[in-house]
Amino acid sequence: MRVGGARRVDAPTAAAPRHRSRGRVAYTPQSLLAVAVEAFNQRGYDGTSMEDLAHATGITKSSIYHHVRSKEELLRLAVSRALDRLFAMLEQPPACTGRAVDRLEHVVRSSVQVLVDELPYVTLLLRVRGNTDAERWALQRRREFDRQVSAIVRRAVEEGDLRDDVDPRLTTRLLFGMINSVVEWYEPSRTGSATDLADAVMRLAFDGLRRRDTPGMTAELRGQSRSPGGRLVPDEGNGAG
Amino acid sequence: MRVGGARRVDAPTAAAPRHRSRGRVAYTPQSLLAVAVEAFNQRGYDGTSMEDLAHATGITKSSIYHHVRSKEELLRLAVSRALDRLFAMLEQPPACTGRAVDRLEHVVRSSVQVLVDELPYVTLLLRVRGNTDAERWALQRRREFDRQVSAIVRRAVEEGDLRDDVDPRLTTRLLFGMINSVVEWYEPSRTGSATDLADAVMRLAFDGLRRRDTPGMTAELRGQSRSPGGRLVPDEGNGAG
DNA sequence: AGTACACGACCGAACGTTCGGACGGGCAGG
DNA sequence: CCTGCCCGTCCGAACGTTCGGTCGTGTACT
Repeated sequence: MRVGGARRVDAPTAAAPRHRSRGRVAYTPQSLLAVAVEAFNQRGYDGTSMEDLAHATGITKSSIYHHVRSKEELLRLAVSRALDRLFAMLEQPPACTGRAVDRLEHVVRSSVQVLVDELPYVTLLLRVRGNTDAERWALQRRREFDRQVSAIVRRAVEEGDLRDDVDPRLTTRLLFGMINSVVEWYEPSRTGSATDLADAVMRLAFDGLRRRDTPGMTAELRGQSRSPGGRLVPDEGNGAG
Repeated sequence: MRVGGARRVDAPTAAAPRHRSRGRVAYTPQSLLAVAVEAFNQRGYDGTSMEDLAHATGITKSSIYHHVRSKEELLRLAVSRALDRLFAMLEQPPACTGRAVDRLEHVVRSSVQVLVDELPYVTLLLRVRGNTDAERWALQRRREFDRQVSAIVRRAVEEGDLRDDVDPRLTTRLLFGMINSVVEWYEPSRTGSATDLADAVMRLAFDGLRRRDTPGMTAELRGQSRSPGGRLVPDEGNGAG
């Protein structure tokens, strides 16, 4: 049971179109990957056949194998791209120097940014279940990422900036559960910018959604900088898929 | 590429074992479903073959078709179970009468409870992508659930109990992103009770994780009852899958 | 001529599903 | 008590289809 797919939606756009043949711009591994990941996210990796990819790309199954070694390689390339961005972010100075609570804020904001920048790739990463070698390797790296963030949260508690009545690991999981859920509904056209979204996440995660008796207090409560308030653009999108 | 599955783990336990034959307790649709959903969650629905289910149940492929009409029926039964519990919760008096902020608290706590009670079924529900009719129907009902919760959040903002600088829809999505992430790592044996977990979710969502200058203040800030604090049991589990 | 890209035909394996039949506990007639 | 049938349960062997992947060839550009 396949859901209909448009044939030859559009030619490879990104990543320096290489040679050309029969008037069509040739695929690069990257431009092919972009189409494939889109399909994987729509129907699921296992639910997407190479035939489906052929329809989505406008070339035949066999032609796809000219660019990539296997279906699994497409998956590996995709999750690598997401993971590389996430780990690169962890190694930036603001994420590993300074007060832990500030490092955490940077990690949260940057994670949202990466999620939005690399939406399809991160989406695919978050749905990996461990069926193949590539998937198990991705899961391992995700756990490593989780561990590093947990360490920052733990440190921020020790430094007295975060409340001490929550378990760091649990907090990290809930926090990133919130952040990661973005892939379920974010649409670049309808939703606000990544920065606005990151603001909303920070507000909810750090200050909670309960209204304080003295409005505006939370902003000056500590020296922390809050971006100038302002609600995000409301949208009438699909809430679940 | 299949991940190994134990053969005939245990006979049908729940739901009144029916007749017996060949010394084995016979499967009921429910007990079969339990095994199938477990497999679906491990390998994904599309990634699980009927052969896999045969191994997991200890009976043959063809025998499975004695109990259910098709593979998709197993999926439909599973997601229905989860959705029915969620909607039943929304219709309980505490979820539809009284102050909106209190209703929201009930919805959040009950959702965590349902998630934990029906963990495998909700897990499967949350991974549905819309490939089949059953999946599309599930997505529709999820959206309806989301809409109803959003309405409560909006109302709570209007009643002045929640801060008004966040979009209700966005907040609902982030909130349930946090709650739903529970299915990614919750393990009944290792993690605390559902109530403890719900407490942690409520604390994080309503009061945020930033430490206040006057500790304990948030508890008395409003008349809201907070359960006696206390951190959740830390655990060393898998962080991603 | 050489290279890059794409094609249609094809492969063995695995897929979900069907089918006729076999096993064996429960129950009616003796 | 025993006998014999019934039916719920399960099985092995196939069905037609689709899977991921291969192969030899054609063609356009350098």
